[in-house]
Amino acid sequence: MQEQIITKNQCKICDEKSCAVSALKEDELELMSRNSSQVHFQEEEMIFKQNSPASHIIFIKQGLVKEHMSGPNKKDQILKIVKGPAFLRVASKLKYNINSYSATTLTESKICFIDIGVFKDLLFKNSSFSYEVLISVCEDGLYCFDKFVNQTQKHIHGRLADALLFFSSEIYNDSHFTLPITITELADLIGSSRESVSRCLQTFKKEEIIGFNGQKICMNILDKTKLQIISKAG
DNA sequence: GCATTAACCACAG
DNA sequence: CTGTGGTTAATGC
Repeated sequence: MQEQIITKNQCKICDEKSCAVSALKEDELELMSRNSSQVHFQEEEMIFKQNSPASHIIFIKQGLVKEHMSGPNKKDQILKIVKGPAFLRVASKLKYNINSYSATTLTESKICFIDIGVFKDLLFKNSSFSYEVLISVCEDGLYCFDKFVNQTQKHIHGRLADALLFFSSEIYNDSHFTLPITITELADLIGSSRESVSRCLQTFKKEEIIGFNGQKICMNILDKTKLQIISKAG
């Protein structure tokens, strides 16, 4: 039984502010502080669950989170891996009151729960804030389009290369990193089967494009250029 | 037709 | 959970 520590928020002095929150004025920050709270999550804890009522806007202060959804055949699909600082569920929450997907932490994380009423108030009151939120929602949308097209048109090699490059450049900024997910999850992320991913990783290894070992896979991208070529070629 | 790609299954570690 | 081998269905040349 692990205890979650809820801390009263001090948005004003928070150093993990999103661009949007930076646009808030002093009194608005104060308002957000009073109506949000920060929760410490361990790794592999669910933040919210698909089909359950959504209560708050989520802000990932720090940590890695996967957004995932199970389809009609009950297979889990990873929609996106998000690194804090980032807002979650804005699109879903403003429109519906039910979570259309789930979110689970991949690492220990600091998560803020922001009251939806207050969030909406701020959207109306402060246009710079709204604009920044809009930007992040747009980016999200574009990312989806991008992923949709890549997913549809590329072969496994390309999709896997995409994912590896994503972790390397978007998440870790390093060619050497430990994969935060299992092979099975990696398959769920790129819309493939674990067997295919496993085989494909072996191929990359044989061609000395990547190196890896261990249960929690330590990845080392040896030939980034080649990986980019594979990614492009699909 | 034949080759390739990749999913599904089964089984082992 | 992961790796492997066999099977199979779809698609391409």
